[in-house]
Amino acid sequence: MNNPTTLKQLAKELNLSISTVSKALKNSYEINEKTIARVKALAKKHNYRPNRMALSLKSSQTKTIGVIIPNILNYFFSKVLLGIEGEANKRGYQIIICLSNNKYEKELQSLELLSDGSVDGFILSIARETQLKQNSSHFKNIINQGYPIVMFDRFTDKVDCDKVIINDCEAAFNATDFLLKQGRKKIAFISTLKDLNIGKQRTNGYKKALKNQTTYKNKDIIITIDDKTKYDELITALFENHKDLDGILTTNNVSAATALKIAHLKGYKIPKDIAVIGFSDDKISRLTYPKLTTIDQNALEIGKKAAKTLIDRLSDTSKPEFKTKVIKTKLIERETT
Amino acid sequence: MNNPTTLKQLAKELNLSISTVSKALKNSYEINEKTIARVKALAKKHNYRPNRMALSLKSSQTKTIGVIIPNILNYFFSKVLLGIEGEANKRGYQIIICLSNNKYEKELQSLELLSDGSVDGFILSIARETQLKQNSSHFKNIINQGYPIVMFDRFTDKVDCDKVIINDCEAAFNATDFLLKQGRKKIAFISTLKDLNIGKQRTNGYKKALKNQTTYKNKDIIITIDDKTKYDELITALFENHKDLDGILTTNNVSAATALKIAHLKGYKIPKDIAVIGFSDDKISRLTYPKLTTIDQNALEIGKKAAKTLIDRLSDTSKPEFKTKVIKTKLIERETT
DNA sequence: GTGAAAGCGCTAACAC
DNA sequence: GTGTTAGCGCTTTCAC
Repeated sequence: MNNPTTLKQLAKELNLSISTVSKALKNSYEINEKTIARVKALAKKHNYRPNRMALSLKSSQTKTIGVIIPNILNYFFSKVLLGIEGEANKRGYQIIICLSNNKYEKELQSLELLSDGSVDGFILSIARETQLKQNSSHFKNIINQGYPIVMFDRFTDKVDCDKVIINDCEAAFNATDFLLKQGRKKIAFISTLKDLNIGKQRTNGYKKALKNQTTYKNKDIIITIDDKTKYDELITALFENHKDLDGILTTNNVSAATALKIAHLKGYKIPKDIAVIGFSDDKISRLTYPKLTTIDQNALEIGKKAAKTLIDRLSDTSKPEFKTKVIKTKLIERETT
Repeated sequence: MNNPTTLKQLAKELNLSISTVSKALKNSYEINEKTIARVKALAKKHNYRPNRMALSLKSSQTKTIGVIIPNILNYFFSKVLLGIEGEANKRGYQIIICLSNNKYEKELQSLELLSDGSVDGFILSIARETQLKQNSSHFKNIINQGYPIVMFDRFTDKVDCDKVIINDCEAAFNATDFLLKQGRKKIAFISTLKDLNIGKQRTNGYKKALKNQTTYKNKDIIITIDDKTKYDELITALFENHKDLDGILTTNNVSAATALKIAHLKGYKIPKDIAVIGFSDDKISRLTYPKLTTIDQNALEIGKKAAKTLIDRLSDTSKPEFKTKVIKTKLIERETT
């Protein structure tokens, strides 16, 4: 149970001054080759590592990114995290995670917790509750304190910062359009993200695609699900109310899989009688029968880009303009279309 | 873009010394009430927060836990993380995440990265590759450097540290026994964790339950799957080779769901003709048709307990004996049994 | 070629 | 009741 080795200890053991040891470890031209060798040998022997806190204090940069995500049990966010972690590590940054659990209070706390010099900046996706309440002053405060923020996926226009998003409207438009081009005549939209901007965008995309197709006869059919325990019930009702449904687009794969299940129960052939498209390229899409066609948000890329954007901003003192980067989505055709 | 306020600035503005300000903020009895009030007012106005790095340097504790997990896209690990985060936050700790991605190299790097004074201790689950290679010296090194480790789920007996685990053998035993008590006559075991200790334990549990039931006629039927792309193929083969299969226990829900799918295709009625039990209480179990019976590892509890154990150890200077805490698992009966 | 000293922001023992 | 000082571990300027 050793305490970590310090420069002081090395210096003492070598009969050198602390500063000489410090310089030697950095191959300073000022220091004698032999001394450098001696110092390095001992440092290695003692497994010397410069103390991160001392370094941070001195340099006033922590090389750490605060990441605040709404829900760690969501595959999309986990995958973004994977992207962030990879890119951050590559560039010498660590990540501290806080979970807002979709609560405003927790988001605020996390922000405050980490803005005590723990991190150099933030990557975050806004909590559901925060979006509902339309709060954004806590983000502005943090930015004013000198912490840059990069928002991904769930963002707000009220805050001036870098953003990494997908074009949710376009993604939903394209998916709907895909169904229309297949000749589907009655397409429903299942929304589980009513409160969120991205939910609204996706709804818009769906509507736009229907309007855009002049030969499409039916009206919008949109159901929204808030309560996780009601998937079966509400989707069953959808099928009962619209016997001639032949296409469904959803905002997540749980509802898509549920729709699939209910379609089976009701004897539909898939994709002949009805087509289903989910959202997010997660494990579920490969498990359903038939395998679910989904919109891939490219979560990994979102994560990487977010990390890259933040680190670039932290490194670039010239403070460039804030940018919004739109990551390309992709319709992955499997077997339900 | 303000730099964060420091004691120095407050002191200057108030015409007081730094230490007076510091004491005032701590309600020191030494300091005049009025001074305290003045100091606090200004601190509040400037949104003063003590710098975390300075505090850490001074106190040589970071109030931060390093968490290293093998795979963030795995629901079980995400849920453990949720448990850790909750408990850690409650006790005033932050968590830094590193992902080993099941690689030894990355695990080693993460450990080294964080053992520079970034964290006070570690919570981790061993990477698959590390378990294969049976490496453990890197863990011992870290512990020798004074960083306590709490291992969860995938642990090794070679390292003396606190552990939070489930009884994988017992869990598999109970699940198999449950199938036997239902009168199932030919039960297969699908293992996706061959390399891991926990995989072996579960296999043992399955075998033990069969042996234990003296009336059981058939031999073990165990298939192992390493390659994610081969689920369909290998499980189909299982069904072909054993037409009279009437029970399946798996080590994850992807294979259970796949088994379900194939059973359907082959015209089995579930659970009448065949019963299936998965492992892990994730989203998949609720999505299959019929809903999948699974073993719940109680991931949240594992996470909480791991955090609690580590923080207790960090707080308790008397260095109590290392403990292994076994978290109870639970068979969640849904519709496939 | 090496070392002393200041300072990053903070705390706490010790003056006054 | 307030201030001075030393020190946490490190870097860096400046002196020798």
